[in-house]
Amino acid sequence: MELNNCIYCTRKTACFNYLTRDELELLNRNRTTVRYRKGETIVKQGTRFDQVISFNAGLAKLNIEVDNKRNLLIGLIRPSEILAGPGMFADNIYTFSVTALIDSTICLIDMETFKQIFRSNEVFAEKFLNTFSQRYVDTCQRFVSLTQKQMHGRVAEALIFLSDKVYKSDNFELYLSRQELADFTGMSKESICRVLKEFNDGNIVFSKGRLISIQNRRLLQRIHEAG
Amino acid sequence: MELNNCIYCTRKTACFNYLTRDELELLNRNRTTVRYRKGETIVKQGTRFDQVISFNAGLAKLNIEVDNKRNLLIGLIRPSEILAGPGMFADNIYTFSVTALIDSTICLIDMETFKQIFRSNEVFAEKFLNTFSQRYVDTCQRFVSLTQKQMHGRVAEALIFLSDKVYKSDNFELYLSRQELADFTGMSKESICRVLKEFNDGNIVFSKGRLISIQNRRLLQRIHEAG
DNA sequence: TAAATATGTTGATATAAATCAATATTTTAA
DNA sequence: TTAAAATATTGATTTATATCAACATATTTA
Repeated sequence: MELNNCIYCTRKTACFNYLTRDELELLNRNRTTVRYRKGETIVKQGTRFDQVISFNAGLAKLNIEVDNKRNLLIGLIRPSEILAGPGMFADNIYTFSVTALIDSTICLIDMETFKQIFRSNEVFAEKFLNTFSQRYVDTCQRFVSLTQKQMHGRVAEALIFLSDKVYKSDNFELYLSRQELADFTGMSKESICRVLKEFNDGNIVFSKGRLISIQNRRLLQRIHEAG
Repeated sequence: MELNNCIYCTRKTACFNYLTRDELELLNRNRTTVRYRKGETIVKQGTRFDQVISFNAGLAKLNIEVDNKRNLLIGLIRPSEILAGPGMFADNIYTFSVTALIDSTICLIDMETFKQIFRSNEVFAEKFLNTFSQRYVDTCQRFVSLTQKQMHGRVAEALIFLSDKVYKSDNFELYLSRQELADFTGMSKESICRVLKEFNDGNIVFSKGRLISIQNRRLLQRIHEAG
């Protein structure tokens, strides 16, 4: 029910709360809901985007495919977030692919409708730009981290990020494989294993398979800051 | 003369060409021109920005200071470019410092005036967002490069970027020190020297001090693509 | 102009992290 | 339920790149 109409939907991205009823109706008429299975590709890097994605349920990764071997996981997208690709206002080409990490549901909003509302509703535009801008800031932060810190600091940062921003708990089931965690931290999967083992041995973070439990957050934070 | 009034200024950023005469006059009343000497700090990382910077003459670097040792040069800013910081629409805090590499002149535009024009002139807003968005795309490109490629590929990419986008020539005098080139490519200054020497020995790029001359662009391009 | 300071170069050495290889575990398919 | 495939772990080895050190060349400053 709640997913069937934008007006009543409780999962819509925050900026949509600033729309008028008419605008919400316009939005509702020009969107479709799509479900994806775990592992499915939602967006393929290099394609044009003529639709804006509003994420309803599940979890997906944003990753840049470099070549057959290399991959950079630049971020994750969670429910109630809107997908604001870097090239949104430039070339309109996706710089990354989006892949469902678990079964996910999204709404596809027609680009023309989105831009129409963006132009007419100043507050909405501002709130949307806010999200867009914040994602840019986050990207820069990760850029610094991956280029300036070494493995332990990067893994610590990734775990804190996942705990705070994605799973909102100190104990969580990771939906990323070791390879994906490697792509996220810019290292090899073997190195990820080794660092996790060290964190385990030092009673900093317990991990068993994909179950993660942060034991000593203060120390983890220190490792993150020291780099 | 041309610098004294936005209406007649030929150095203003492209998006300002879409303003009405009234808007240009408003802009002109709410801006100041400032000159910086080589090495001077134009913006300090961590400060709020209540003014938008339009770059008139010279060259400056955008760099993130990580700690006393480490620095990441995330980009350069050239005449007729506007400084669109990542946090522009978010926290309004500069994520990087801006430092003049040579004597430079900028215009500081009052933020309220800028936002007023941004809200009222749709075409201007679109053109500005275009620039902002493009910078985000470029940042992502550099992110991939610095995390996924190794030294030779990164140096090749940097030289091609500088040649194509900054100096617009195959022969140019670099305004960056070896240390700055290192900050730009995410490596040590010694490694920069070594790679440049190899490019020299291989007749790919001649370099003598800060004079750079690209000899074999095709090969340089291949090194850049191979990573 | 000389002295002082900063910047650049090159070789030797150290180190972080990748790759390779072998084995273990978990998940999926038959 | 077992076989097959994918994923994870751990140790040994290699490699890319940083650091250290010594010296060379510029650029400021006195």
